Amino acid sequence: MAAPSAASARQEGQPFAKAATMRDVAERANVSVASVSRVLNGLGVTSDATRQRVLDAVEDLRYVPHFGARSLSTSKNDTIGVILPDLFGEFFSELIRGMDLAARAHGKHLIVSSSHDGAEDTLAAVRSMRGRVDGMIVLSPHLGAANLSSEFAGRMPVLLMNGGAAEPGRASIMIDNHGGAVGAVQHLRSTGRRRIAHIRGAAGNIEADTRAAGYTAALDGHDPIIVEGDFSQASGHRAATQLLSMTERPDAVFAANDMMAVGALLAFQEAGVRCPEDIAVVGFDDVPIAALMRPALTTMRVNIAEIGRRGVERLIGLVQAGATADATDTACEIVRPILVERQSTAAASSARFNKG
Amino acid sequence: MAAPSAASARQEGQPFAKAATMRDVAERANVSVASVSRVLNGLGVTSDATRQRVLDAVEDLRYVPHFGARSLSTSKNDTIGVILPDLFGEFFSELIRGMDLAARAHGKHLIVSSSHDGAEDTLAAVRSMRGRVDGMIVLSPHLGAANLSSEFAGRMPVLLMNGGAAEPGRASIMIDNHGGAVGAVQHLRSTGRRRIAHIRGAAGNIEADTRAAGYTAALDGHDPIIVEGDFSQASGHRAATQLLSMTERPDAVFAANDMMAVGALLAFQEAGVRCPEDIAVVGFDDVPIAALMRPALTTMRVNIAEIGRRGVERLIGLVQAGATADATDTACEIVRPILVERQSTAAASSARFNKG
DNA sequence: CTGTTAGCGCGTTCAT
DNA sequence: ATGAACGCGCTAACAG
Repeated sequence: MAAPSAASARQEGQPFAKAATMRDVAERANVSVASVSRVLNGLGVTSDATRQRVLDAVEDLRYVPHFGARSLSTSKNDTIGVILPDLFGEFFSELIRGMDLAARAHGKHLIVSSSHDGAEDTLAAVRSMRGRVDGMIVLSPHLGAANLSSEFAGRMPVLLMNGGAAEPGRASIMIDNHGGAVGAVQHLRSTGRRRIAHIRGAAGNIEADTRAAGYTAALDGHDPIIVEGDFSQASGHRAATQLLSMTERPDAVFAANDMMAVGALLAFQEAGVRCPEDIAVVGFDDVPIAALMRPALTTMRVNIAEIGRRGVERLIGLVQAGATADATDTACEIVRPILVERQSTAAASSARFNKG
Repeated sequence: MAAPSAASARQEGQPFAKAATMRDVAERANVSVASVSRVLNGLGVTSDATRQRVLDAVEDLRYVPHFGARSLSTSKNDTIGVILPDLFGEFFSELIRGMDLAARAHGKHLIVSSSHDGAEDTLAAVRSMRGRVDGMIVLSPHLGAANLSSEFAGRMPVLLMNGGAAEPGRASIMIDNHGGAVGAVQHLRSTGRRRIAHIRGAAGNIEADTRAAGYTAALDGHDPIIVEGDFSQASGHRAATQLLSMTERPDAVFAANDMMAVGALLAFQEAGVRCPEDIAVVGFDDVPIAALMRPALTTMRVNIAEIGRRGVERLIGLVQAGATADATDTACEIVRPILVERQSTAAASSARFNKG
């Protein structure tokens, strides 16, 4: 009181006035900060008179609690961090959408960090989240689970979705990449395709490796035909062009994800190669675009948004368990992709029929 | 001091050990927290011996600075907040991708809050960011600029991208929705279409309203034919079905965004109505999917990722200016969509030619 | 019912 | 070159 009220003495040279603090509110309402805190958080008891004075002061000063300070004091952030390798394509969009929905449903915030090139870059991102999040979901095809565990060493709840081998005892959601790839190839073979090529994902990416391995395994002795890609549409286009230049052209392609399959589809179209008549294509993920392509893309569906939702909910469970020193969720959930048959792999006869 | 070292007395029942703090590091290295701070931030001077001891301790304890605490003490967060209405479709994915790239390039973090139904919901999101971000980018087609200014009242740098009328003196990036709509309709008319319908965006959405107004204005006396949509693909499908059931069918449709145009395209396909021969379609945004559709979608292109990038960079400029009480960037940048002609609006003759 | 006070983890003068 | 002490804004005992 003796000192000029901080809140009123401002608005001068500074372009941005410092926001009112709890103390400003307390002074204006002639109460202590504790009372302000009680009123704002609805804890404890307060007389109606005090409550009203506080509320008025809050209104006048346009007071908004300082989230960071509150976190520091309660050591809770109500925020979960997500580490992604990239943000390209529809896969991650869908994933984040699912996560965001789940997070909001539980009143949590989401902070995502993406575009991580390699393992060290990812690790840096993980570290930068300390003190801002209560737990994190890590998707890192670069990072082995071993690196991650040593990094966290039980510091904070973590849910792994990095496609690598599940580490027992660490909560995770994994896509059955091997099984999915096998399913794709088997579908192709069952519809009469014989020379089945594979456009693989980026080298060094665990998911890419696993899908490639699945492809090879399902070939059942036939020679593998593998061309490199990096999960981008453009790389799928390039790879498909390579395929076309081969002396013995494949009659089917399994692309390690939908975006590459889309690129391949376009390349075939440009080259005048008909799909599915001349060459069949199957993708992986079932991103929204897959159903919109012409021919519509057969793919191994992973319910992306749903996985995001599950991930967030399990992580929230872990956070709460951690707070109460409860039993911990260490399950490794495995999601099996399911085949969605569309036109891009239709047998020659039915393809002709559907073409109209 | 008298109390047992916090760092060593842990690792017991708790599932998650409390992370090491700066004090733990200081004790282990037999120095003061001040020295630890100096070493870690590279400020001031430190003897090599001390520096090494600190570094070792950091390594041993796996110490990671607490971001929140640092923010509180420096009142900087190195984070910018983004308020979005929704996360559906490719528009926001692209936008976030552009923002994320720019943010990372400047060493800033991004925290996005989405799925806001109405004005009050958005306001709540805005408030919840205090103390976590140094500035924010607000996309809110619900919120009038007036509400926002009074909410912020010069508290923190804000960049508006909410499609409403630009408020002089407040930094903003606006899409020329009216001009874009006019361009779309004029293109349709110049290719010989006469009964041009409009699938509009959600009622109450400023961008939707402005585009609808532009559509009507460009009609130049002809009767407007407007059906409701909500920017979703499904709503575009429904709207298109409505259009088909009219006694006097339109021969062209301007959809307020690409996703609705895609829905319309599918509806036409299902109904056996040919595009562009029977009916032309033009969208808005030029999301990646637009070029992949068959027929490929003509649209008013907005360089989405680029806008995101610009927004982040201007906001960062504002944040730095605010810190130094410098002049403020108050420009209202207007982005004019440009027509991208594709097959969905090809004239009947060339359409036949391209069909092959 | 209300006010005082001690941290939360860190940056930062100011002495030493 | 280094350490002690204070403050950032808020919550949570503990007194009164």
